[in-house]
Amino acid sequence: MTESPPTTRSARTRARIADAARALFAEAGVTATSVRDIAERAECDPALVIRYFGSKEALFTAVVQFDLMLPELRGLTPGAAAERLAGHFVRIWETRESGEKFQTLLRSATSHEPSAERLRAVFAGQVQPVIAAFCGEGASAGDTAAKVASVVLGVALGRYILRLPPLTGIAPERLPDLIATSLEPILAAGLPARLQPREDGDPSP
Amino acid sequence: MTESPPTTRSARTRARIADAARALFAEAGVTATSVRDIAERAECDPALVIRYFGSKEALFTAVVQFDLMLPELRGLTPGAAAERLAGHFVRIWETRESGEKFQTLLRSATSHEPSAERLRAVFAGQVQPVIAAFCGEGASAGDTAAKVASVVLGVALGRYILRLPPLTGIAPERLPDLIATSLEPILAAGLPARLQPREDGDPSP
DNA sequence: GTCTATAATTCGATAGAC
DNA sequence: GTCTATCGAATTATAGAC
Repeated sequence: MTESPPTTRSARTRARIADAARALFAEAGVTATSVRDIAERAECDPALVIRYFGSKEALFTAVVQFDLMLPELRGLTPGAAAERLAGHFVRIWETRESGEKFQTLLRSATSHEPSAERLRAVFAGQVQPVIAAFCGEGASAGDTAAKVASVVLGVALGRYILRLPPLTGIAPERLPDLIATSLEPILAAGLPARLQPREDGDPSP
Repeated sequence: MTESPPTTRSARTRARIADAARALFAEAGVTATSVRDIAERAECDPALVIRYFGSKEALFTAVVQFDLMLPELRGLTPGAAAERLAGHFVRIWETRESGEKFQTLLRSATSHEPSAERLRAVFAGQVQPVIAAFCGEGASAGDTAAKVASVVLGVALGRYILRLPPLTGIAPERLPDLIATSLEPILAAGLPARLQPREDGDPSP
């Protein structure tokens, strides 16, 4: 999409359509965005959107493929793990392309089943395993994943989609720390009782 | 809406329309629900929906008026306050009428500005003050409200709207406790330093 | 008080000219 | 490779018969 600038004219038009779709889906959701809107923003004819991608649904699928690339948390202290998780998610949200993809899924998932399914797949395939690895044989990996997911979803929804004042009022630099303080007790409770290490490990790489 | 059974036929039809609209809005969102869908569920003619409520938007407005009736938290320990908050929200979600209203707002707010505005008003007018009263002169009432809001929003979104497995897997009886353990450290951190009481206060009324 | 019929838009998608 | 023209289905809302 925003890769090496294409040479042929059709490839450039195709890339403009994908960029326009990703931005509009993020701003207004999939169902509220029409093919005509996308074409207008991409400065092309509406028929080309269908010609290049087949359908609006196929365009959606092509535009929300992404990988969270979460860091490994196994063996970290709760404090260090919380910091890494929080910093990683904030980076995803505040980076244009990945942020738009995340917003698209979150904004559309409430009344667009493919978005909801995609979001479930991302959590099951990319978040759950990292949490389970951190918890080790702690029996409560499921509960811990549930709590982590709700914090992450809640912050993203409140700040970027609903724009709730208490959440929009936080400066971007303070955001990772604020999320980390919510996550840390959750992660600490997820560890098996025998290895609750000292408070706060080494935060540096 | 679900109040004393109306006498006149028109009043009964009107009540059926409101009930049908509330349920469908909660299941599919405002924009994805058509006036025809509502009429079909209410077993009446689509024209009556407009005749009785003026427009779909006016019907939406009439159907999502509600009061969280949050308990007073001032002076409670973080543990007790977390329990009350968690229990109260779960009760709202698991009660049919209030649950449908909350789901309607949450499901629609991502691409229906009146829903988002209504949700912002509920948090600013009903949640914020209760948290501020609990925090007292703690300078971080804003941060605490932000964290509480994200946990509450995240759980509701993940469990009732997105249906994320780790959250849907939790038995209803365990839900209040799970939320309370997420909220308690957040509330504890929101108190002014001088009065951080003993861990866990008296949970009974 | 309820329903038929329809106006006025808007949507995704297609056919075919250039 | 791009655009014009349009189809067919869906939407909210209205006018008026019964």
